[in-house]
Amino acid sequence: MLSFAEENYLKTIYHLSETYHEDVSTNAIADTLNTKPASVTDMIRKLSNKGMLNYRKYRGVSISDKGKKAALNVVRKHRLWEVFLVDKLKFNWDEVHEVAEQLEHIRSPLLIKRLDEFLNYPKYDPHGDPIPDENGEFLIKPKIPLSELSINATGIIVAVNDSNSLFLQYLDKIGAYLGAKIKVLDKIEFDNSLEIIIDNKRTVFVSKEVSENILITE
Amino acid sequence: MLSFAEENYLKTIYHLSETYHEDVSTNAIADTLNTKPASVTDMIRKLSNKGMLNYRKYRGVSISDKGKKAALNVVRKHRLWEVFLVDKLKFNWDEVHEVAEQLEHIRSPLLIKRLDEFLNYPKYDPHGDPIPDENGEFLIKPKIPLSELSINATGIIVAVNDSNSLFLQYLDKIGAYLGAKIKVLDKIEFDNSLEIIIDNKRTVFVSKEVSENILITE
DNA sequence: AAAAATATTTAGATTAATCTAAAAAATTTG
DNA sequence: CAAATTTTTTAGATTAATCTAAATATTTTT
Repeated sequence: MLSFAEENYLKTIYHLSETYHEDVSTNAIADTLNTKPASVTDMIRKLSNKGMLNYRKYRGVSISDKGKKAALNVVRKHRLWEVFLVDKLKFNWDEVHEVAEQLEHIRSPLLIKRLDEFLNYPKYDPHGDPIPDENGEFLIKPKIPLSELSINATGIIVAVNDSNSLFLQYLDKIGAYLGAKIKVLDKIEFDNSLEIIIDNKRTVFVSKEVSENILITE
Repeated sequence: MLSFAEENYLKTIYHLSETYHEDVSTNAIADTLNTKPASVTDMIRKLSNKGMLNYRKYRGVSISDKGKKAALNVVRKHRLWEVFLVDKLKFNWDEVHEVAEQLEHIRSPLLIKRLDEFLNYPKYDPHGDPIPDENGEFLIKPKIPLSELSINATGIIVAVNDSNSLFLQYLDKIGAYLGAKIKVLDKIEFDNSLEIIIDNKRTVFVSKEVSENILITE
């Protein structure tokens, strides 16, 4: 059985592997987890001895099948709890992470089975990220810039490329937020701006710069 | 901020204080928590230094106002989660304890506020035990033997006095279980047995011995 | 009330997870 | 390609929570 710390290391190493497609460095792990490289080396050794990681001194680590399975189970729990917090407890998207970081370590297969059922077997979390099943299987939903949607297509805002506060303030002003439903009404050939309707309520025009920085799924 | 271990000690000391109305002994705490007395002494010293306990060496501990408040907050979280598990996730009463022991340590005031709301502000957990409010206030619902209910009165089974397996098997046989709704249809003066209806479905006669061992509330 | 039994504390270790500082290996640079 | 820089590991501590064994205090028993 894995400790909370071990689960956090595995999850981080899994995410870093998926992001960079190469062996993960000690420093990268330390940076992500806000620990010191020396602590990471210790933990890497421990997890390697448990068969969770493949480790070559000074060369970085990759995650083993066993480790991947364990990491995906934590990811599954994290994302199911996020769905619970947003759908049932009316949390905003930016409030769920810290709590889900705690809830993901609760140990009870029955709890997760029942939670999954209660939430009606969601396949994606509120950020549009896929929820692995009990076997660690999942389907990635591609995130594309709003600018690539065709006329009459719809999608959900799941992320932004540029998160500087001026941009976020602008989004707020036009009534756009993570989770908002967008439909493209028209494409203006002249300047590549879009006419969109947000949540079937508000119609606005957004520039090419804006639509390229809004990521949507579906 | 309190660690999981500290929260567990406080909760245990609180429960022991409430049960025996006297200073709590090192051994009693060790027995309840399945630790050694030496470990308890260490933790008592730590919690006393934090102002959570009043401690006189070799004499036992009592809980301070500050400690009581912290303990009741853990109890509140534990019981709210139990309601969630039973009402929403369809756990049986005997399956919830272990999971609630984990969930009670999740730190997020917002989560508990929203959970309380989601569960519609329950005042009692599935065992009939009261749920303290944010200030640690609660009302105890008296548990009385079924034998003391008057004709036409109803109640919920919340506990049994005698939990030997023959008795529990008998309860199972007649369709009685923790949480079952009971209505007294008649009292038989001859032998003090009761005619009761369980969950508005099944009518049975139970002897005085049985009705004195079933505890109900409401 | 002394002896015996029980309860509690102290002393000294252990384990998990972390840290700092120093040493060693790998990589980058001139 | 050797020197400088960066990364990683090792060595040695620290803290929280636990333990065993021994010492000490309290309570019970005769």
